[in-house]
Amino acid sequence: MTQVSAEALVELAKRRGFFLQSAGAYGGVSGFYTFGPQGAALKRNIEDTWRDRFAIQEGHMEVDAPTVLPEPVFEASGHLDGFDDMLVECPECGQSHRADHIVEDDPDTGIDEAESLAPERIEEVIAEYELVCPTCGTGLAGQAIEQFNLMFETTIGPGSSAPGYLRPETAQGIFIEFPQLAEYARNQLPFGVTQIGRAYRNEISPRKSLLRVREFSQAELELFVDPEENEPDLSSVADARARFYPAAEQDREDGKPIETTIGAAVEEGIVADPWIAYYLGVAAEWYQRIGLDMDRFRFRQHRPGELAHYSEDCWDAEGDVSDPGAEPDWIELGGFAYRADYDLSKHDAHSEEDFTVFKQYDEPITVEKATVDPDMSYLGPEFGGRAGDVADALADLAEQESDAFEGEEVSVEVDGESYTVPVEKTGFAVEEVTESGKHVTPHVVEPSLGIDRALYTALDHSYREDKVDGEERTYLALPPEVAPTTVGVFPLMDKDGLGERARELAATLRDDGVSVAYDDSGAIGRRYRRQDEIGTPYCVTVDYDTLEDGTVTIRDRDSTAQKRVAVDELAGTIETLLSGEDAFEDI
RNA sequence: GCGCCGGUGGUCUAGUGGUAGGACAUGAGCUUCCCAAGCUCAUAGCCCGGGUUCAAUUCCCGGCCGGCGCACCA
Repeated sequence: MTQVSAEALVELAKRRGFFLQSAGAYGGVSGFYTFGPQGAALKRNIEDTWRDRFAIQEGHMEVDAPTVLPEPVFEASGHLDGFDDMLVECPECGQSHRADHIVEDDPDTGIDEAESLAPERIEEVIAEYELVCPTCGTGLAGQAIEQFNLMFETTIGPGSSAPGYLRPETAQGIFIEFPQLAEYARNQLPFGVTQIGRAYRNEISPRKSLLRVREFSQAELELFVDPEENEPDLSSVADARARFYPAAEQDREDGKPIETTIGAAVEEGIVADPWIAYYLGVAAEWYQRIGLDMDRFRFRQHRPGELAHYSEDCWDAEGDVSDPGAEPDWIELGGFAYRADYDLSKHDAHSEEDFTVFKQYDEPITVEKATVDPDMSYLGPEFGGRAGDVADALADLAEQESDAFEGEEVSVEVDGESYTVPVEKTGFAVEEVTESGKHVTPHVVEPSLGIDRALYTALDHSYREDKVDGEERTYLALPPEVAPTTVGVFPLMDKDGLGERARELAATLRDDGVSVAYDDSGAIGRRYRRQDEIGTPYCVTVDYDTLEDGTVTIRDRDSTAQKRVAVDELAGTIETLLSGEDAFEDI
């Protein structure tokens, strides 16, 4: 198995049109990449296979939300606070540190949630407790806190009254439309919503070409489940094999990944949540399908410290993209999180919509329910403008603590003020009501995959070097399904009518929906090599025999072997090769 | 954002205080009956700005971009 250095891969990517740094004519811009012709085609094919597997095969809905959303969305999602890094620079050694972490790490401050504090407050705390630089011990009092928000900010419409942000993940676009999406799903759980789209993070320091960028594509599935009832059918992925690297193994000195099947991983408790396990299985098969080497792939469980506070269990898909001879370099390709009701509850609380679904009971049930029907002709004159709020408070109190209505009077608090109302004026009553169901906030299972990183890793893992007749050759062993071009069509020479015949053939194949590269330049070997280097799996050559008997040669990229096939059968042959029905040796 | 190193055609690279040479690739032509062959010709480059200088791609400063390390990666 050939390994390729990042340098060589990036060089090939630029030279052959997979990806290049954007805006080179203007000095380049860090963290932005343009996909060239091959890269755009490869990316589209990868996205198509993702769509096929995660949306179509699962029967889920695909949506397409805006990349710009208004500020309140990110207040609710927590990105506005969570993305605001407060950095403080040491005047002595020049090291930057997270100011909120320094505050949290000092037990004397008694603060363990500094992230939500204002920067001015952090500066005060640093001065007050004489906090020092963790690196060199110099006092940090008086140093300015620099704020850095990882979200790109913009304004919506003229003026600055409506701030908006480029989404840092595609998921929020799905969550905020949940009420309507649930309607489209006829309020039946479970249902899944997918989205493939761009997301933006204003990274401090983009690195490693495509692997850490400021604009990238994500493919996300949000599966909304009823936590009490829904369970996945694991049978379809039970045999999928992968390497699992549980948190416990990572903490051990000699810990290592465990290679097993999804079915066994669930049985042995390696993966606790069956939904997560299901999508690990689906994803493992998908990564293999787009060309990843499963020997350089693993699922790694988040260690307790890495877990987001809402997540009970989270696994990452990781790929090794190390240089030849180097230690493995694992990069995160995707995350699989059980997000519980975190997102929907947040939006339910912050917005005016209902982010629940109504779940009907098998049988209606009868419950005792305390209600109020306040006498507003009393409350109005008595409390003036607060009467409405008092009535609401009474209703809440009745629901939560009906005992409070047992005396002559009942008191409620509104904005810190206490209001006392005679019980007889509250219309308090306990009645039997029939409930046919209840509102539940669905839980979210979220497989979230980075398309750019998947593409990069697929290129990295499919890079090959070998020798053909003593000549060195570079090729990409991309799966035919995702290769940017499926077939190269060449005339052996562009004369004696071979060119016309080949062009006809190219047009026919294109008409059949095959992605074709036509090439009649220079020597035939050069044309083969060109296609090899962009991963074109098959090349078809029109030669003198074609004019005689209507057959062409078809050449296999990986083996460079050739076979003769009748022109009439070519489209069908290619189709069976693409579907995997036949191997090249079998045609 | 900090530190170190770097930036010459599409790619790889030589070189220089007097504006650049090669290889590969690309295009045209010749040749060629299946794997980067050969010949001829052609296209194409000193990251940007400022300074020093008669003159800067070269020296100095700043910026941009890249690599590595640190920090960051919700």
